[in-house]
Amino acid sequence: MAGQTAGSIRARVRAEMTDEIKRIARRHLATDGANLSLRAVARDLGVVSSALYRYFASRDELLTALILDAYNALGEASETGDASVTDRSDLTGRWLATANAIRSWAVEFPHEYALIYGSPVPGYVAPQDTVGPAARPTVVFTTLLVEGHARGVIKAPRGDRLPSPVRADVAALLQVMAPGLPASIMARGMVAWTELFGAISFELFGRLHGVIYDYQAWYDHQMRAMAEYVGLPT
Amino acid sequence: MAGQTAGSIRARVRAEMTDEIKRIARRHLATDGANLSLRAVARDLGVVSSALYRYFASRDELLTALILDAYNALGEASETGDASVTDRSDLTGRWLATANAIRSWAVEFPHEYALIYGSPVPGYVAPQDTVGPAARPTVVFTTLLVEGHARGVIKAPRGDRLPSPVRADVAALLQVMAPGLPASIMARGMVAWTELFGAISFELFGRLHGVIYDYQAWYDHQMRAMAEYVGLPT
DNA sequence: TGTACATCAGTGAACGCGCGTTCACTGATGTAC
DNA sequence: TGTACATCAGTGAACGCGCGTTCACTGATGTAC
Repeated sequence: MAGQTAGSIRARVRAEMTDEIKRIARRHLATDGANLSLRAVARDLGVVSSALYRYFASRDELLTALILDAYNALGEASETGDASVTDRSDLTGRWLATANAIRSWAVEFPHEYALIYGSPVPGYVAPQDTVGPAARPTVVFTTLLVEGHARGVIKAPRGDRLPSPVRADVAALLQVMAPGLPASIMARGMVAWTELFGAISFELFGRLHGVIYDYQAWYDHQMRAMAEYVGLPT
Repeated sequence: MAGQTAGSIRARVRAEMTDEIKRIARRHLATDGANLSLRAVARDLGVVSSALYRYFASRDELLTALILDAYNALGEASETGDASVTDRSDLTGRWLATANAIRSWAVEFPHEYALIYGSPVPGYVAPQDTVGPAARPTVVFTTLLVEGHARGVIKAPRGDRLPSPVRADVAALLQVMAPGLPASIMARGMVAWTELFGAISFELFGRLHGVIYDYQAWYDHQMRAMAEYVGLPT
């Protein structure tokens, strides 16, 4: 029992140290981007550079941890945003809350956003286990569409004819994520989703500099437009 | 006269050398991203690294040249795309041609696209003279909207109420780029524009990996959807 | 037209720096009897 | 409860490498008289 306690102390200290390394590394993303330096992190941590190898086997592994954390943080932000709307039948409200939560996270952590939604890091290949966390926001969104359709709030848009290769890709996706959802709704949803991340990237990557001054208002307007586009009530 | 000729020979050789340096540097974007190495470029060029300083005062200056070239190449692609439609009154066709030209360029030169539309390079500040070239594609697009409106092909969407901060930002932009164009049309245009670059970034930065297989078809579908969204005839 | 001088591209050595990773080590902390 | 041993975090030196930039230089090419 004393052993157990002692053992878990060691484990806790280790976890804290790991967190501290990641915290400092995250700070370095701002100045170095994805080519952050282990030695610089060690320096800030007040430790010799080789000490980091007790926690991460390589620079790439640390980078992967940061990427994973970023995906999960954004996933959690999306889920919390959606969950914050108490009237679960208010799907437009849930969409806006989710969209807003995503932007808020991105604005607060722009370099982590860039890490996962910006240009790929040259030479870096994401391991398989980023796939799940990366999908969390899209799961929230797809659930929204499914619920909206089930409740009859979203009607399948009329007159949307999907070209057959598009229909095939969308259908394959639906089979995995949302069987039963009409492809035309999903396709519109994907357009809205693309616009959402386009909007955030435009803002954070400086494409709107000197053009838009009230970013929040412009984003909100876009998200309302997208709500209407996917067939949510306004 | 012989002097003139000789002088222009020297100038021509110099220009060719400059182009060659940029060509090789562009190749290095693929492997090193924005933190390309002067020494590596010099090595590939078969020249000692300090020789490059006869052509570019610093690494940043070379990077700026690449960025400028990328902006201009994309600008030219947009303009050529638009100009390729002989029936100038076919605004939907011109929109689709322009959109396609932009994507084609991006797909052909993904690293240059990433350089100008991806995450900002940490520590790098774009000089003022990138502003003009950077705007070339948006000029093509805005002209499209203006012409469409003037010809009565695009009707101001009804029921679009812009929140006042959005209206203010859009109005200020219109004053510079397209006086007389209704703000509601411009706002929808900006949404479409955002979606366009969102779509390309999604594709090139790997967000659609394992989801979309026929990228061209999906993009084309999105651009048709956006044409409809801004009020172009389908 | 021929010669003296100026311009310019490219060289090679050097400066001072930073990097990721390995490895044998020390000393503290935890575990088993 | 006390002791012998195992685990583990962190050290410090080293490896072999790459980087941007400066500077005095050589030699070829162009210019002016």
